[in-house]
Amino acid sequence: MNEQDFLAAYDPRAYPAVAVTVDVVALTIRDGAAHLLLIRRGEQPHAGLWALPGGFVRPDEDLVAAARRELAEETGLDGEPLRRVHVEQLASYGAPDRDPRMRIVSIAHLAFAPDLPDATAGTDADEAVWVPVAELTNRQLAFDHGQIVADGLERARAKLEYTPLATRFLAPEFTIGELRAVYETVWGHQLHAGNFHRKVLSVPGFVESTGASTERGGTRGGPRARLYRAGDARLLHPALLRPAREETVR
Amino acid sequence: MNEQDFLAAYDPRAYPAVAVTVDVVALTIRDGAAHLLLIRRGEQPHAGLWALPGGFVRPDEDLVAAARRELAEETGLDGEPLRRVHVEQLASYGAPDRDPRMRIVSIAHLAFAPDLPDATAGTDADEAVWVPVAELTNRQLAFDHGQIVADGLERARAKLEYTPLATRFLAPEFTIGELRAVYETVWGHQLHAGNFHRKVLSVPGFVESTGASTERGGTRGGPRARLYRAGDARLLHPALLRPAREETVR
DNA sequence: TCGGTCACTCTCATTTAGAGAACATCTCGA
DNA sequence: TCGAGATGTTCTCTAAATGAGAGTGACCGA
Repeated sequence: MNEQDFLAAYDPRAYPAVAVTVDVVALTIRDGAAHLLLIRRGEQPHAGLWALPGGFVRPDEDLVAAARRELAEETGLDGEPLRRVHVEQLASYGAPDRDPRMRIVSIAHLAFAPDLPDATAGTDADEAVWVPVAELTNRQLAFDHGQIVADGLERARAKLEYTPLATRFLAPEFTIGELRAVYETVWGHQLHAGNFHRKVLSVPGFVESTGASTERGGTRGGPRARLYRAGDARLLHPALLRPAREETVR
Repeated sequence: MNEQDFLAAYDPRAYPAVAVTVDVVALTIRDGAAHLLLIRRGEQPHAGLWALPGGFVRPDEDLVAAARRELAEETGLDGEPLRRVHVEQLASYGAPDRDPRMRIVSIAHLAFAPDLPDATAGTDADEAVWVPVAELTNRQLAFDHGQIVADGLERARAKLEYTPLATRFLAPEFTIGELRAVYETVWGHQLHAGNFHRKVLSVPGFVESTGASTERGGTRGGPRARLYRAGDARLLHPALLRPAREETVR
């Protein structure tokens, strides 16, 4: 322990300043494809690259509150629609050189939002755009945001297995088919409609019936579907497991 | 946005300083009971209370590296034994009032260690003690460390379901019975020995046989058991699921 | 030497998941 | 208006995984 470390043990101000930010991996599903909220950076470093929405945590603000505030500022969301967005902490990123300006530790958050109307111009939501996740492959993101997004997507896939959070991508009332589409989009492969139906209805507290049905059948035909809303379960038991993915296991 | 916020958007130093620390929830299993590494605080605030080992992140140090360093300092571990300890990020805690002195954001980490000899006196590992987790109920920990420990224990229980990390609580070679004891301790209930045995051997990459057996039977009788070491799987598939816990689901 | 413990294997019943199909209802275009 | 095709929902059959119980034999300590 050198002298600086020794002093710092008593007074962290003996170290160079550290800044704490939040970044948000906000996901939604639009036109059957996963979309991610991104901002085009206007300034150095990484000017012109896409980056996650985020910013400094304010002195009187909890971490999740900061993430919600950033999300609200960038999307123009507020009130009930904002309340319907699920936000949770994802992980923290603090490699010493992740930002060339200074030591910045970012507390990344993960958000699941229903398909929202685009932020109206004139609000703070200047540059935020919902970008299809599929377009991100090989596209460079600012800082370590590529890694953060990858971690967020993997977390999202896992969360759908054992939580009912898939419903957060949908309107308050939804059909089993719409719910299945969420799973297929996030997991990236087709599911057996009949088995999915059976499973969803068999997991206690996942969905509850509204008694109503859709006004019309699907755009390409088919009968009207029954409408459900999210149930009171916070965890799915037994979980909906993804098929084995041998490659990721080892 | 007030003027301070406005300035801070460009220069975080316009805000009061924020400090970043790491705290470590280090778990081990000793005498068939889960133990947690704690330190008795010598100074205010919370002098005399038990607290998690932790400290400030140094300028050139990654977050996990800081956690490993703190763990090493407090346990006196080093080299190969330290390398066998599993350390992963748990979550970040940043409520504005969690430390009365200043705004401190703590990146909590979770560590799984094999049963280690107690830190020898004379090292830096002054005050760190392995405390049985069972003794913690109702005992007050410093700051929000009670919540951090609770989150860490829940994460540990979940991790044993879908990762082979239970092996990190054991020596490099272990018997199925010892592995089962880890699960029983962390999950807090008995498992069916025969079914557990079948399951562990059927999950690809969980354990691999050494070909050897223990020198002697168990202390209370029974045959010599075959020895295994950890396999190459990073995820267990299919997972070892805990029995349903109805109460935690809703 | 004996009772008891434990590793390991096996059987059987139950539950859960995978696959395919039946059937009714609906949309859309011919 | 009619028919093709799509979809929601339910069912059947099979395979796989799990829970529970028991048997066998090695081993310890008394």
